[in-house]
Amino acid sequence: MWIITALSREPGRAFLNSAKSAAVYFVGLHIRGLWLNSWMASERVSSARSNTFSRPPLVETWAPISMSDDSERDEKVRVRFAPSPTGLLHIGGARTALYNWLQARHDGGAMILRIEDTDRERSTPDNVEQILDALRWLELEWDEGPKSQYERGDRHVEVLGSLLASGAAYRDPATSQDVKAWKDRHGADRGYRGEASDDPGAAVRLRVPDDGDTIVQDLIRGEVRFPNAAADDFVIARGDGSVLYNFAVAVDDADMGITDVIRGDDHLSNTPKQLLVMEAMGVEPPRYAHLPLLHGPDGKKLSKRNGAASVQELRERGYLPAAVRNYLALLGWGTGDDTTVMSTEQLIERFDVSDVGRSSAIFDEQKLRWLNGRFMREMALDEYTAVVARHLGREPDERLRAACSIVQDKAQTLNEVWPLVAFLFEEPVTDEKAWRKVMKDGAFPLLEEAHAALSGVDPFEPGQIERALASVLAERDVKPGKLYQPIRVAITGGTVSPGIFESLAALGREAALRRMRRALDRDRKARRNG
RNA sequence: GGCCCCGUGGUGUAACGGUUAGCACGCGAGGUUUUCAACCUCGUAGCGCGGGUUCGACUCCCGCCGGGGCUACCA
Repeated sequence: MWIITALSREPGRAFLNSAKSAAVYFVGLHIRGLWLNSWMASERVSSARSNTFSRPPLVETWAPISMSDDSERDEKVRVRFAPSPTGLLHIGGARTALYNWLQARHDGGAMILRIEDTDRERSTPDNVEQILDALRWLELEWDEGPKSQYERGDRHVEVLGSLLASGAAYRDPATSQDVKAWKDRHGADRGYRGEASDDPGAAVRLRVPDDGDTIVQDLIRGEVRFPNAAADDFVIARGDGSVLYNFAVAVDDADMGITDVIRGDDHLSNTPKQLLVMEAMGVEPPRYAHLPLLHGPDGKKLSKRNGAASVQELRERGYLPAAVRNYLALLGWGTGDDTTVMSTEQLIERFDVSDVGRSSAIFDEQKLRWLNGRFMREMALDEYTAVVARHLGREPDERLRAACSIVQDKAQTLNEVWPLVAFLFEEPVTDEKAWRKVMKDGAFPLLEEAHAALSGVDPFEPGQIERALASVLAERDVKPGKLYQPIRVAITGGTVSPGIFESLAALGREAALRRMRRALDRDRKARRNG
């Protein structure tokens, strides 16, 4: 019945990945009593549920398979993004947020935003706002929160009290120096064990079992074992009563009904601690998925010097949120086929965190640029104009719309738009190098003829303009570039611009003729003086 | 040092014991062309190393090397 349930709910890869475990599970089921006892004794199993069925539970009493178990598995997925507000949202953090969001949307679940602000010095309102700002720009809307971990302090104290009462945790006056000394005596691969004390000012440690492994069933890594004997009885609350990260996270994830913890690889080593806390609390832990970390172009940590570091930096560089989402999604995750360009809807449809790869990836801005260009070109003109207007801080008026229409298939990023169309909005500054290169002697008679030809063009639109200039070309029997480049320099100031007919049309006849005249005057003046 | 993770071209990935190791970015050449892009075609470059297992390993096992994370009364 279970296999059938699993098959019908989650066909495909997730099931296949789990098939082996399912077999183990079944064997276990049949010799349940004996098997479970020995398992619990030897391994202190604490693990995530897989995609398709429950793993052996944490609790000491075995809950028989029942309908209620099935309904529990149908619960809505709840993921969380839980950044600590240390400043700008880094790209790695953005990817973590994206993967959480995609998984939540894919499963029709909820994403909870929780700010890990128990470190009061780092957690300034400004830092929190930076994170929210970045998430809003990326259009990763959360369903609950932002919740402050700090504000849940009462609850943390409450749980702390009950763990103390049950003996799962104890007060230990040993300082970190004491622990270090203990390790020098007992070896670095042996976990510290303290002595319980009545000292109310002593730090609180969680009791870690002396034998067995704590097992993380990771959706990405598979089974990862951490020997309990090597783990310290770790501090969960300071002497002053304030709680520590690994404790607060476990309590919060449990309380908030998180079903899937999707976070960076740097937390993998924290996971057994959090599992141990949840086991002490008597709650079932969520599933875990630890994403490989992101690195800069040189393989080192991502930083300002080393490629773009923050989300706001990507915004400043003129990237589109949709392109960033697509790119980030591809960093460590693939579709299985050769699809690379995907709308957000497609990402949501296809994404599953269990398909994420295991190796760390390098952030490569060149590919982002290419992808961004794809998204820029595929946008409808109205949308494109609106986005460009917002980026430039301008009104999306007709003139900007016209500018956008001639530049859309050229710009890879929003930052590249303005330099290409600025000539439509302000008098161009002539690039002297371009002038010397293009405005050779033969150029001016051609320019003069073009001026005459264009003055009669009506309506002043690309097709008519092209025809008028083509006749000049035919008459003089010169190559197009000989005529078009001088015009380009005359009206834009440089050698690079959108298509010349479109550029002329967008500029308008009056301004175009004026600028061409001015170029001719400059030449005449130069002759007179030279 | 201890514990843990990872290792296919420059980059992101596919391959799940049998393929000429596929795709995309980049890069190079050519084409198109009014500039620059875009676009089209072709090309370039890879299984970290060494042992096994197997008729056969990128795929499985072991060792090594390399990269990374954690190792706080930080998060």
